Amino acid sequence: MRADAQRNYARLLAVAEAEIAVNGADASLEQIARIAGVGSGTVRRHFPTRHALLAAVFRDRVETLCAHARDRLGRPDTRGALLEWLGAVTTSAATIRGLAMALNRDRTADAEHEHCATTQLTEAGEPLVRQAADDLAPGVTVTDLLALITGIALATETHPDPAAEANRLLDLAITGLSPIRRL
Amino acid sequence: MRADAQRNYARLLAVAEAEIAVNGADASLEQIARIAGVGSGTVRRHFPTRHALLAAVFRDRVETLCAHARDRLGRPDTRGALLEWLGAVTTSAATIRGLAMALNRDRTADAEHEHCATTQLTEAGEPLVRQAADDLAPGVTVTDLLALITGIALATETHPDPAAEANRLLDLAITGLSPIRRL
DNA sequence: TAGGATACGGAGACCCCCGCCGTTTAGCAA
DNA sequence: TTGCTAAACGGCGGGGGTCTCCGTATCCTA
Repeated sequence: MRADAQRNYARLLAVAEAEIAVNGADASLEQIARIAGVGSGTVRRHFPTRHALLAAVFRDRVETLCAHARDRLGRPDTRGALLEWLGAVTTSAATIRGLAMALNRDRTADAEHEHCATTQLTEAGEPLVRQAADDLAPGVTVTDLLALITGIALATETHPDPAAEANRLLDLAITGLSPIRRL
Repeated sequence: MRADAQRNYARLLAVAEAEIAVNGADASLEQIARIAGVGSGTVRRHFPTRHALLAAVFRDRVETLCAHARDRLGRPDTRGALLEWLGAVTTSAATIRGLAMALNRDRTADAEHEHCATTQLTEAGEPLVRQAADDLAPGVTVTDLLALITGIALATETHPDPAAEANRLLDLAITGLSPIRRL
């Protein structure tokens, strides 16, 4: 990769992150190019699709979440480990503007890129779920949980305190609608 | 309202419904105008904002859901009544293209129009929840449940069978993550 | 039927996405 | 250092979309 290309890539990524934080997942690519001081063609060369840009912008975040999941593998409190991770994912999805929509969209994408965020999270979370399977309702999959979280994050996007609200709803879904019963 | 205005209003509503069913909540207004054979100005006159158009298109559906809720008031099986209604709302939100997004957006709208769909549903569902309160986890509100449903519907929009998937996730959230326990 | 109120239509300004291609420039090799 | 070539750049042009505005056509009433 040529030096100037690297520079532009980095600049674009930084600008895009800022712009997406402000305007959400459908921030204007043109605008990003303008702010970064490059032509619109350059944006499209580095990131052929909007999805590619989102993936790049959120890559670190997603990586962190995946690492978070791996760290919790092998713990004695398997259910607690899973719940902690779900909480972390929820907080990120609800807090980081555009992430939820990005996750939702790559569920949409027909031609799944192997390393799209959802796939990564699914792979990272699957062992956690398997490990906690005895303490979960039968038939629950990581995919289900991620879908639920994505949905919750989308629905709370405009709430004054998205993270709190999203986690509240997640708790509701985890606990279930019924009053708590003692075993 | 002048006769021609009424005609155009009706045509636009019909075309919009079809177009939204195909292209979702951000169908092109221009396109709708074209199909309906009117100028784009006419669309904007009848429906100043996209939100207004969505509200009009989904009005009947929402009305039906509200009626559905009212019908279930006073039943002995209060919990069952609530769950049935939640299922109905979920099915509609997941099936009718654009509805979920519309619901989500008017949660967003700062200046809540009194009769936006979410408000209506909230008012209609509130008595059902109150009525079933003894069988619910404390602190659960209609607003929470509608947010959850909206989110689920958004997240399952692209699934091959949205209604089934959405209801599955709703069941998951109602049951909770834990294995079923006997009292 | 004549006139005013009402609704219509589309032009204009602005923005965005996307593909393309002539031009510049980085980096290697002589 | 100086060429040279391939890679990267920038921005133009076409196609859409949204939103505003105003001259014009249409309805309805008196």
